[in-house]
Amino acid sequence: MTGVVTRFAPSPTGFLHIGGARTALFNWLYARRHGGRFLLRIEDTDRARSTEAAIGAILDGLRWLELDHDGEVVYQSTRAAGHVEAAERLLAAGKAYRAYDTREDLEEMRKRRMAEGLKTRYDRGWRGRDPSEAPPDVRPVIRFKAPLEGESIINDLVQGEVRFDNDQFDDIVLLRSDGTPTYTLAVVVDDHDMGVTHVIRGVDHLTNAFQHSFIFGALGWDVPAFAHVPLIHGPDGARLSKRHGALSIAAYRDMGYLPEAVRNYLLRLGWAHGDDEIISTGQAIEWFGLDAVGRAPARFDVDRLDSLNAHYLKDAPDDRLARMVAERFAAASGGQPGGDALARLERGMPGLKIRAKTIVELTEKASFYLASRPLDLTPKAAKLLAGDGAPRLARLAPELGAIESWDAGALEAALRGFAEREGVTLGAVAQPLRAALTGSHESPGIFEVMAVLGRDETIARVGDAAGGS
RNA sequence: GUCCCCAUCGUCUAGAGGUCCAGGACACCACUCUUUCAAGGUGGAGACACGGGUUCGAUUCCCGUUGGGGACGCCA
Repeated sequence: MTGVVTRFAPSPTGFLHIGGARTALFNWLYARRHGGRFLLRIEDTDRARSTEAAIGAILDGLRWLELDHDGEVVYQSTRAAGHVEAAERLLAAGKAYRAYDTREDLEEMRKRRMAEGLKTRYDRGWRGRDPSEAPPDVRPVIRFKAPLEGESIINDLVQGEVRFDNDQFDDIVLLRSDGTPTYTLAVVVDDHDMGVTHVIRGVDHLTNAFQHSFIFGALGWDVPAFAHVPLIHGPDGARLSKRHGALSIAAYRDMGYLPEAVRNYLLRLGWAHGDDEIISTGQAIEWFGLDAVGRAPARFDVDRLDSLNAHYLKDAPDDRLARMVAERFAAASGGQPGGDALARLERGMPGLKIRAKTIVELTEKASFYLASRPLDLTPKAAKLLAGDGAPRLARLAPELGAIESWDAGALEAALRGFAEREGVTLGAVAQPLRAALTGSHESPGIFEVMAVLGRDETIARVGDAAGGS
């Protein structure tokens, strides 16, 4: 397939959340898969609810996820002239009409017809009435003449064949009484003008797709292919929304997730490729297809994201991780870690990163490498130094200065020898030492810690702990 | 209320009539490795919502029930 054009078209009424991110990802993947273009359009036709901050958050979120769009960002609000022109064309062709109902009339109609169980809400009163009957004090809207009978079919790339009886489509508003276009009109005109071939979005737009295709047809335009993907639900099965558990994509970044992990997680939510779980973005581009997208809504599962993130953390280069940790550490402590600290972090990263699920956790676990002496001890660490611990470290201290090469292998040999002479297990030496060096009872391998810390710092920290007894 | 969609382990899913007493992953539980905590390795428990059909044979096809979800704006 050539010439594929997809688009992500969020409305800037809030942050970019996980559901929107997945829609963006699917559109992006589909375009990349087919060597096509992925466009970004901001649907800000609701001037009252759109905000600059939301636009910024959406752009930032996409950038963080590394979902790059082709071409300039299109702002729907700048295209009103074309929308109005399309409405007028429909009016002139007799495919739309002016309706002079008041909001009160409509509200009453809605209630009455809802109560009667009728399908459409608007009674189409003005579809046949002569404009000369128009009340002088009501500014009209322009409504589209939806088909009255028969049925319509959409062959959705995800949902399959979907049929609707035409008698349930309202004559929707194209132009508001203030002359501004509605979403339905704007989407059709913009998708056409932008050459969009595949519309991939949430199922909540499924019924809109019918209205859209009527308008495409009335305007004499080709209808794009539709793919309506299921929504993401919260762990409780309820729809994820801004007021119900949905977090902005920035929140996931702040919680310490890697963009590649989030992408992999989102990809597997509703889409599968056999038993494959760890799927790189490159591989995803090769494999992604709409036919493998499921139709049932999926629940958001943090454990799974954590697990994927842990995997990508293990895969990530140490210098990248060290920079991320240093940044967070600096932000938390207000200071700026020096070059030495960054180098130490990087050397310690192999042992650190296999123990963390998120960058936040990684930062916590790395903190002992950056902490200044004397270290604060956790209660469990203090307990390790009580009793035999400290005196033993005092006996160990002089031997540390005599070790010839300060590397993990030599250190292990030295410590095992020391433990033997002390007549205790290695653990009886290693645990107090761990407490002295890390302030904690758990850490990366102790020989690695010593090697990363270096001889001087190690001896100093041991001295702090041994001297305290 | 009306219309539309969906339904496999707790969760994400594989499965396109016999290959399934249903596979993988996360989570969970053991064991193992071990200087701690992890990671790794091995093993375990755990699902085809229910009822009818169709068929020699249904997780897979059809219908219904139940249960979820979505849509019914001069919002997008």
